[in-house]
Amino acid sequence: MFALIDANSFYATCERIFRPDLANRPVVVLSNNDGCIVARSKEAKALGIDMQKPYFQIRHLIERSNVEVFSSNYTLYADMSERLHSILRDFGERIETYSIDECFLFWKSQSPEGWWALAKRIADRVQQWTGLTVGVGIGETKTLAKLGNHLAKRGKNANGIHVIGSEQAVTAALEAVELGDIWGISGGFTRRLQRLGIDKPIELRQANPHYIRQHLGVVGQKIVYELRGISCIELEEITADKQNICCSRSFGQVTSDFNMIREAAVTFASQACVKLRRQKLVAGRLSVFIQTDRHSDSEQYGGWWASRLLAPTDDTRLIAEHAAWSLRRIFRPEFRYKKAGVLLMNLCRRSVAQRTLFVHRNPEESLRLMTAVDRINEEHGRGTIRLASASPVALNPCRTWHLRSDHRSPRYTTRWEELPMIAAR
DNA sequence: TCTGGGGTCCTAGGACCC
DNA sequence: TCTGGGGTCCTAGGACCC
Repeated sequence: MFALIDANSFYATCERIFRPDLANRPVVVLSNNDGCIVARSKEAKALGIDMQKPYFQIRHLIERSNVEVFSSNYTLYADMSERLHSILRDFGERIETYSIDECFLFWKSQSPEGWWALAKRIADRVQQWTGLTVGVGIGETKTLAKLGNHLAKRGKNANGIHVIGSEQAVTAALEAVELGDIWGISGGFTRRLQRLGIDKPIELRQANPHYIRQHLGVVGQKIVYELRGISCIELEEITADKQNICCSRSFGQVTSDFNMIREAAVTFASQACVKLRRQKLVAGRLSVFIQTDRHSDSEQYGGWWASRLLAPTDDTRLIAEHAAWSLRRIFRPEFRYKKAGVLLMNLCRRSVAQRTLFVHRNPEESLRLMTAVDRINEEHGRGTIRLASASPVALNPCRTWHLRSDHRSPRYTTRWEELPMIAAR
């Protein structure tokens, strides 16, 4: 049996746990750059605030309804996520960390106390130990567990737990949802299925898997089997090494200034390298991209340059230099840019990376230097030591490209100086 | 004025190999 | 004159996920 457990309004709840004064008040969390709504408390949903809505478009509604707004605080969410996952590890025989707020658990045999009772025990413990509320869906395949979770939160009489434990329960569950509610089916697949005359989830389960494969590929075929209770999507207990690492941002305002964009590219490359080293990987290939404002009426341009690095590396200096060089290939001064990014590809473990005869740089020395830089930045804050060509964020008064983050809460659980204070009377 | 960021998997086609 | 069969690697694009 599989369970899919995820936190309700995860980011919004994380914020509220440390602000009990906001209980029962509408809370929203914004994406990077304070762009879109990415999380809403129950009360905010009830006000009709949609997911993914640009913040500026619903600002009037937010102000009128006294909604509390937060910028993303990923440091806090990552730490709360670790607490959630560590609790869940006590319950499953096998466990897969699926996303920042979701886990699959797996049991080979029946639960002695019954699935519903077990689910309740999990939800209660998470609530008591972290303050997070979770939804628990249980079923014979990952897709059915996901479906159960959907019903646990959004079904009729939803109470946070939904067990799909029998043939009849599968049928009832499928009858209660739409095609698009099924894991792996989004707009494109829904339209293709409808063209085949399949409008309802129950019809999809009954469809011929080979026929579905012809039209939706092997991905679609697996969904059919999964809905029939035949498990095709394996539990992934070991988190695989990343294949790509990307760092990209939209700018606070558009710019045509090459030096400014190069600063951004070098900074993104540096940040991507920090992620790379944290995972003990090296990159063999690098892409840089720049983009004009997609929402503007002016002429659009998107530049993209991908090339091999001379040898796989995690050295910020080499990668940043290569990024700046790549940027020069695609930069065109007549456009005003809104976004840039750096993508590291062909990643492999540092320990098994192929070396080269032709680059005369001592990798051990490079590693020592980078490790020292990373440690200093960890202790004293990001950017304490950086390349001279990277952006001196503190000295960037025009805020052309660095992140907007006007409503960020304290990093309550990871910084001594930001610990929550309780005033004594 | 303001519209996010970071991933994975699959497929098809081209270039090449023996 | 005839022109198979079995592969790999790479890239781009499309679909999906959170």
